[in-house]
This record gives sequence, structure tokens and C-alpha cells, in this order.
Amino acid sequence: MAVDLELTPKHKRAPGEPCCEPVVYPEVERQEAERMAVVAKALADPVRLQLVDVLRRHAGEVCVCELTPLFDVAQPTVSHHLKVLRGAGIVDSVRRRLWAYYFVRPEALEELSDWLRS
Amino acid sequence: MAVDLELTPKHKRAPGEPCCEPVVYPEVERQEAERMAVVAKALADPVRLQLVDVLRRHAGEVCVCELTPLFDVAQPTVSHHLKVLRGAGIVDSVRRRLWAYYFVRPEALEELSDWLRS
DNA sequence: TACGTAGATCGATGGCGGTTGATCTCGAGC
DNA sequence: GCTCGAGATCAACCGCCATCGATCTACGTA
Repeated sequence: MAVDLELTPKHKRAPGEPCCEPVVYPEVERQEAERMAVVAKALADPVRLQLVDVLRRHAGEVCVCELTPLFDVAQPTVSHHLKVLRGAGIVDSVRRRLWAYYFVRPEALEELSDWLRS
Repeated sequence: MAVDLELTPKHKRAPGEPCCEPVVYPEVERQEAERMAVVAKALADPVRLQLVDVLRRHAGEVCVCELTPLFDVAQPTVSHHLKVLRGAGIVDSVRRRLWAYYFVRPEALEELSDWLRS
């Protein structure tokens, strides 16, 4: 029936042949995909995403003592999340006197942002 | 010393007081953060990110039989990743005859994409 | 020196996630 | 009805991750 050919034109094949030619392929290379996956994984937690949101709205630095009380998690947990974000290159920090100040590195978000927008 | 006041003007306080007023806050609500975190988590794997990349470059549907050979993982693994993406609302699928066809739901990426671009 | 505080680290726990071989389901063709 | 293929599901393994109490370190102050 002609209907079959219209629905799956590429899959008429002899028995034993591979099901279809590889006509599709990813344009993003594996290395790029791995880099973006690292950033996505760092953003894959509501607390971390809100931490980045706070830091992005402040061009300068934000003291950890202002970040900790914003969330319903203990202080070691916030510290852990900030460490994960730093490990992904999304934020960095400086220590001055008693306090630690975190700030965003916007370049780290560019690749994923561009890919999502494309 | 005046230097101290310049470095941490907000942290001069009486003993026992909280370290600082909450002058910063996330603009993204927890619910939005949780929704975006779900999408980010779905993209937090190189195989899934490349799967989405392939599907986004095809306005229509792509047969699973074309997706599976693109990656160095077993068939159940690809099926699992597609299920994760479907669970996050990023893709959907239809079955016709023997084959399953997947396609992207671009709306699912909009919120995260807009937040990253903002 | 002694004490208090900011924040990072440690250790333990419980749950989630990626992977795969085996199996199951469903449709097609003989 | 039988067989075969596409793809989803199952079961199991293993490693990673979020969380938090306890502890540690560095600094400031009296």
C-alpha cells in the first residue's frame, strides 16, 4: 500500500540490513556536550539556581552571610552548593577578613545559553 | 580604621545580632527555580544534550533507529535517556508501525533559556 | 591569651541516577 | 500461528549527590 511508503519511506530494506542510513547526527561535539552538561548539572538544583540568580543581580560581590539565611538548608549545605558552582566555573570567591564574597563569572554560562537560544 | 568600614560596612554590629540585614534576595521564586532545575537536570548528561541537539535540528520527527547508533551506549540506555527527556517535557514521541519517532517541544526550554539570557 | 564568629571541611546517611543484560510487548510478514 | 525486529521495561549494580551534625581553621576583639 502506498500509505506504508509514505509513513516510513526510509525503512523499506532487505532483511539483515541496518534499519536505516544515519542521515541525522549531532552538530554539538561530544566535548562541547560534556562542557555544557557540567554547567547544566551545576544548575540542576533549585538552591544553586537561586544562588546564581542572586549573584547575577549584583555586579559585584555578595557576602556568604547574606546568602545563607535565604534558604531553608543548613550552612554546610550552602557552602557545599557554592563549592559545586565554583567547581563548574560559574562563580568564584574572595576572602576578606572574616567574610567570604562570591561573584558570578558570566562567561561560564555563555556556551549553554547560546546553544539554548540557537 | 576607616579601611575596615569601607571593606565591610554592613557588618559592624552588636554582639548577638544577625550578621547583616537581608539586602539581597532571589528574584526567581522557588517554584520557577524547581521547574528550571528539572530542565537543567535533564540536560545534565552529554548523551541527552546531544539527543536534544539532534532533535532540535529537525523540525519534524526522528526515528529512534536513527538515534541509537549515534552513541556509544546500549539501546536500553538511549531509551532510558529519551524517557528522562520526555519526563522533563523536553521531547515527546509517537509510535507508528514498528517505529517510535521523537520530537522536541521547544516551549520546555524557553524558561531556562530566557533566564540564562537575562 | 581566651573567646566568639564566619565559613569551609569531614563523616555518615539515604536516595537518586547511569548503565547494561535479559525480558517483555507489539506490530509485520510469511 | 510462528518468527523476527524495534523499542520499552525490568532488575541489579555501582557510583554519585544532597543533606546535616560535628569539627576545624582563620580572624577579630577584649
